[in-house]
Amino acid sequence: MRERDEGAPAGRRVTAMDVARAAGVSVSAVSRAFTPGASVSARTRARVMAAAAKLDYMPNALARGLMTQRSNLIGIILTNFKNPLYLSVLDHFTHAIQQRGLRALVFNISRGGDLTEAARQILQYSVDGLIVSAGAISPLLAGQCARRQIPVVAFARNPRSKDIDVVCADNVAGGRMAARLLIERGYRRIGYLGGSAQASTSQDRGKGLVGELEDAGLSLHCSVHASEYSYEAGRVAARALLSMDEPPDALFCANDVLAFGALDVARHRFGLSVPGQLGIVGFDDIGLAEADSFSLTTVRQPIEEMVRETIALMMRRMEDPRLEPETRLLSCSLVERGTVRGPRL
Amino acid sequence: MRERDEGAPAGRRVTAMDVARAAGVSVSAVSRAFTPGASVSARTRARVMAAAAKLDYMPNALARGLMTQRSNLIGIILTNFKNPLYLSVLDHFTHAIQQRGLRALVFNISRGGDLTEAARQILQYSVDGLIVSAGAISPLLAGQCARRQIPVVAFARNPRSKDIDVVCADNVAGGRMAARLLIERGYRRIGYLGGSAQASTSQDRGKGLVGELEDAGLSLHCSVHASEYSYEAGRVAARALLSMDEPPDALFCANDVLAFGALDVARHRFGLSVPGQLGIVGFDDIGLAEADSFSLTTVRQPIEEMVRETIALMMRRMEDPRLEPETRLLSCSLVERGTVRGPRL
DNA sequence: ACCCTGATTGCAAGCGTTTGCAAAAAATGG
DNA sequence: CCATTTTTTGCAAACGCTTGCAATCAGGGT
Repeated sequence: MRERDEGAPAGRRVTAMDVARAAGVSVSAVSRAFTPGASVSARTRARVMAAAAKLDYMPNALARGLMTQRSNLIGIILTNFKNPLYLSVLDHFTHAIQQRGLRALVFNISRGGDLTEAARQILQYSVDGLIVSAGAISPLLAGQCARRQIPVVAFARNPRSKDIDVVCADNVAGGRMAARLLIERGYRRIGYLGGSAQASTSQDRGKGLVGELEDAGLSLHCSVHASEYSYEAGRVAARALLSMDEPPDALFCANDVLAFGALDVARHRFGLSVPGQLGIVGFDDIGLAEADSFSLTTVRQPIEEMVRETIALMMRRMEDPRLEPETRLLSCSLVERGTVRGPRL
Repeated sequence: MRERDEGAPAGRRVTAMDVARAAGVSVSAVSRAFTPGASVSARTRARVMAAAAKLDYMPNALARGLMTQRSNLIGIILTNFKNPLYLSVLDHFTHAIQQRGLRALVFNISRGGDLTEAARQILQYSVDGLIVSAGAISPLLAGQCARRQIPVVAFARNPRSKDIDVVCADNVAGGRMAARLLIERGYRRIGYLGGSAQASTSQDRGKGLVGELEDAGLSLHCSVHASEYSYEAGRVAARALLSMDEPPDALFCANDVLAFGALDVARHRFGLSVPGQLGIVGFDDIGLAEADSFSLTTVRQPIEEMVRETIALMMRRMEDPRLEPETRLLSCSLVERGTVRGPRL
């Protein structure tokens, strides 16, 4: 009985050494054959590759990572698994990451996991970078990453920290755009349907709204914070606002899903005509915002661009870890559809 | 100038050896302190933990994985980044995986990546398991995993292979449920708005529909395959069906997003009343199906249960790799809302 | 044919852990 | 208090790869 044969016996895992033996070269040669710019002749590389193929060998990324100090892993920490926007965020991130020969290690802290703990878990895999789209990044966490020279970038959340890279939509400006549109179209009793009170995104969007209203000599008519970023939460929040004594004639919602809830409650429960009696503006521009049923006028976050910037920032810092942290606010754009009335002609 | 001090100099990464030195023990002790059931006294463990905390040490998962042959990584390969259902799938998977002290390595092949190639990439990280929710799993791939003793399970896709574990909704039965409901409620010209023709899910749902129709002495009135699982594709497909000479009076759609498209086209472009003139049944029961605007009657996939089964199957096979592959079809349930008319009283 | 240069190669020392084994220490029993 | 059993401990050998270094080789010029 032989110890190991070519072919496919369910045996010991095949290592560079097996390939080396089969190809009649050293392990170093095998390693070099699998390393793009390495010093190895075409002939041996071919030999090695042939042997590798026959044995169904592939380099062990763990061992390689251990040795090179580069795991080729990028950690992604996410909270928001309710907002469809984040499916597309993940789509773009994983795609961009793979394009660069990296892999995505994703961590979910939506069920009340602790961010710092999550980061610890992920750091154990010595990721080459960390993308965090979740509440505040503690200085502790930032420190841990800095010490290990691991680039972290806060995505679509603005920790307002000068110690960290952040890529985020310009939510304040976005809020202003929404306000300007509503004012321009003749709405006067404008309310804010925000997300959770601590979320920087919700705060900033509201801030922008209020700022622009005040610039126009108006003031915020009413506001409420939804318990979470979900359709249902949007409904209950909107119901509260619309049953006030003097209800708003327009609502700016902190995100599209909330807006859907508000829209449905307004139309189907309060019998209001939208945009006639109530104007609604959302935020994000998720896919379904353009569905006829909603046809939601909304502020679009440039997700793809944000992802691109995030990766770029990360790569840049991987090259030179002592760069000054940067905050990049990308501009949103207004997508007009059917929930805000047209300009008076 | 000292080589390394406690505190937080941005220096060499801190290893078990540093902790050992600081705690006055051997590296083995450190390792054992961090390994749950290991043979180590409470006193030394405490010492080690204290030193570790002071130095901000955490074990290197790569090295550990290399040594133990268990990376604690689970690979997830996904195609469908357009269907919101998959955000919740990811939510549940990442959560379940983390619960068990594992991490999720996710790979996106929606942009036309090759599954077998993706798997190769992921296998390099010597994942402890692989979840594949994408087209057909080639025997080649299955073989590679089997040889390496890596459990693979096909999720929400039925490769109809006896060589692999699969967890899937019972799509045929689901199709039948939809058909039965429509027939019962008096619809007679029932059409199928399928997804891509190769997808096992779309095939099976259609098969169920047709089967039940034939059992009732009816036949499929018409059918079409949408180009992809998206709202827009649903619209164009529905438009085609509804502009036939004798249009269907009910549509079973291969998934909710397609159904949304169909619903909107029917109501807003064809001016049809739903469910009066046209009945619509979707599949999945994604969050927004319950929105007032859609209030979609649909066949619910038991996602949470499916995820649970998938993980269970995987763990089981990790214990005993020579188990017979199993195919688990989980039953769907009908969620009646407003797009199919009520029973005649 | 000979020396010099630059491209390939193999050796061996790591990377940061875990773990079998045997020695040391602590606990137990008489 | 000693012999015996049970815990704890450290040593050193892996795990599968990369890489600096020195040795080897091929080629070019004279």
